[in-house]
Amino acid sequence: MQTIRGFRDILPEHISLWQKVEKEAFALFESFGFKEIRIPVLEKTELFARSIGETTDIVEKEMYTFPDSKGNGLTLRPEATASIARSYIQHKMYAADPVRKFYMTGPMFRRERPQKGRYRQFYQIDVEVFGVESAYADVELIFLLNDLFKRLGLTGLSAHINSLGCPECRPAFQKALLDFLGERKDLLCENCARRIQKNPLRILDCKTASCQKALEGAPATINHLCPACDDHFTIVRTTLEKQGVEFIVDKSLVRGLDYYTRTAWEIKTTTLGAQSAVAGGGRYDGLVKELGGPATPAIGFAIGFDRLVEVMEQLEIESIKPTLDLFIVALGDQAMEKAYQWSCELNQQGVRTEVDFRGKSLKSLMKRANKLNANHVLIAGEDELNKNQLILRNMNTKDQTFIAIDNLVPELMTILKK
RNA sequence: GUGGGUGUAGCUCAGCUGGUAGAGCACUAGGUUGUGGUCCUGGUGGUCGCGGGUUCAAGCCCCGUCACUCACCCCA
Repeated sequence: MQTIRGFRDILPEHISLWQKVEKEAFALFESFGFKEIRIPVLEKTELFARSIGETTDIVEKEMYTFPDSKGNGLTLRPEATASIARSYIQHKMYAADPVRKFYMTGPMFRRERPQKGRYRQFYQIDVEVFGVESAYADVELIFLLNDLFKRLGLTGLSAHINSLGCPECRPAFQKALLDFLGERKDLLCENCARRIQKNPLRILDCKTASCQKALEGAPATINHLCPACDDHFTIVRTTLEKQGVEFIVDKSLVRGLDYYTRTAWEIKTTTLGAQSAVAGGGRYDGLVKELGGPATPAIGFAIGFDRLVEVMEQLEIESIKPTLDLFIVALGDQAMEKAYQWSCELNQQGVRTEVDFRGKSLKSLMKRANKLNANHVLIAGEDELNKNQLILRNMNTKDQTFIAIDNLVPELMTILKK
């Protein structure tokens, strides 16, 4: 038996970086006033089809979609934003307070061909803000993300930002783009020839050489923004500059989901081969209304948790190694019973303690204590029990002292707790 | 979805033109009849991814399949 393709186990020896990221991220989000939200893994297919866009790759061919026993179309979530927007609307959160700031983490599912940094079940850390149109909300999120990566010690990252405009300015831009591409149609790749009908913006994102060539001198969204979008993007850029957050304005950054408006950005890494995006976000001012809620501006980002951890592993960013305060070596049945009780008592007091119940030799138990990274070992053998004096060995200094059994736990507490 | 590479012990890998499997690490026991991280000695452990075929004989050749991996695509 084995996991199905693109799915994997994350084993205990690899989990500490995940925990480090969660701890650091959640503390930062909380301090900026974000609240955790937990949402289902399974939703009606319709939710994603409507929000992400019928013609996107995700919806067209990557979703795990199946009917349940009553024939309802269900889908394992390929991303979180749609569900969070659904939740915002369903619970009428806008009524009590339209401004809501969320964070969450959890698995997402997309049926793509797996490779490094790309799994069919993968994890995202999501942050979303509803109800704020101001460009400072955009900057705050970019800053937050940047700061988190800095705290985690990441290097080799670059932030790419762009503005996609809004329903006001987009039609004019699309026309300009189509006019420009008119004479160059034959240069486009097969994919882009199709996109020109469905979603011409996406052509900007194409990496094939011929399309790149066709796009030389092509109009950029940022040169066709309406005054409101232009002001918005200007505030984003100038504020980031003032804060010293480095970024690149990337005219070809389009992003694959239909709901994005105005600011879009991606954080790219150089250490992960082709899977270069470790985080991506954008504004989606039309989504809440599209899903049946009141017109509500919103913006958010998602971090690729798996990719983030892989980058950290490549950069050899260490997390704290787990250590053990005390390992009790118990030789013989009598000692074992006592050791078990002491261990429970010490753990209740917050002293990390382990006992090995297999009845091994002293030597092998010392080896185990070493492997478990124990700072101290308490040796309880027949001699010690008879004399009512146990040996406490400091594994770092090799110093050994005797401790009376009568007052064992309190005595150990004072020595080990400091 | 398309194309390339890989798949031998828990891990990293060796295995000559086909002749019925090997190392290092890890694990384990002992050297020290009660003291770890170094050292020495022994031991456990392999359906050679899986299924089929060719052959007297297949880890090695052929076909299929599964998984991993890299690129395209797309994205986190």
